[in-house]
Amino acid sequence: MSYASFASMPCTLSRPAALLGERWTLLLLRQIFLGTRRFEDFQSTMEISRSVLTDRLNVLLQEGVLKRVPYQEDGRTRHEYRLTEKGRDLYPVMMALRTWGERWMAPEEEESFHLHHRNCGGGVRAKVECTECGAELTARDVQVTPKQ
Amino acid sequence: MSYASFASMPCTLSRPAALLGERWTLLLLRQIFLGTRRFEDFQSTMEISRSVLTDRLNVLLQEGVLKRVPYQEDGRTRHEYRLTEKGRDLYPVMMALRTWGERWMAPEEEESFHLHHRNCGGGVRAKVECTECGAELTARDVQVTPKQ
DNA sequence: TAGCTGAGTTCGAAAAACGAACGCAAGGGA
DNA sequence: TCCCTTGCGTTCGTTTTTCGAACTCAGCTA
Repeated sequence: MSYASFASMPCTLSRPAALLGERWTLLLLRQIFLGTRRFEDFQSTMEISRSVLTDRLNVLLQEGVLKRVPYQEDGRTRHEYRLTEKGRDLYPVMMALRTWGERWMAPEEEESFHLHHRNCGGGVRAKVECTECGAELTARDVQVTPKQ
Repeated sequence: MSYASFASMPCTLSRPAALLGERWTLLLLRQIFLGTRRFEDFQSTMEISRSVLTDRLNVLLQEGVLKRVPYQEDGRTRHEYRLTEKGRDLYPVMMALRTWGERWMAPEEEESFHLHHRNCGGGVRAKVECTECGAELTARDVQVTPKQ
């Protein structure tokens, strides 16, 4: 009656936070952005229990973050889980996590993968900006006004 | 033996994802960015059980995301939970969640609060950009290279 | 016909979350 | 002094989730 209520609250931050804040969901999305698409591959690379994996995939399907896409293998029809446009649009969330991780959780230069802009080879960074003047913003530059 | 292993993996995305992906943690951070600072206020506004709240606050303290700051009230010394610099630097993660929520989870123009740039009054938006050429990037513009 | 494989489902045990009651220190008031 | 209140947790028995090993099932393959 309580965690679930955030998922239906009229707040554009609490709803995503409740959805992605379930255990395994962010890690599952990481795996998806890294290219994993099949049930068996999620299960073996993440060591998540099969029943929880089923549940999380279903929630993401229901929310429209993922879609099941049929494909052929060995002459058989199988399905894989792929990001929808809504799902792909979570990219800034993942990159914001990574940008933070690089700054604050990387004792050495450890990384398990590199990211770079296909066009120019540059690095990748998440940031917050003003839609009017384009300035980069931190929490302190932003005024919060409760509605009403 | 398995969820916890992501928290110590040498990957700058999986570590933050495991930390913030525990139930309640993202919602707790939302509340903090909205200005809540005291145990009692978290508990009453979020309807989280006191024991879980204690645990999540302690994890965030241990990780250095929050700090306990003494203050005076009614002549008594109390403590409140405040963001450290590391914690404040999670702002882009929260804003990325909100930017996504506004696009994909707002059936009407519902919002429980407004955000705007103190200087110019403009809106707030999270984005991903190239550190070299400054272009805004989507998942498709980025090449992933497993290290080694 | 039997076997294999990917993708789940089932189910008993373990871990996490819940929530109501309890503890405790530091005032304040009578 | 004694009792009450407040803020901040801790305890503990119950309910929910998660775990993980075994089971199912459909569609090939030998």
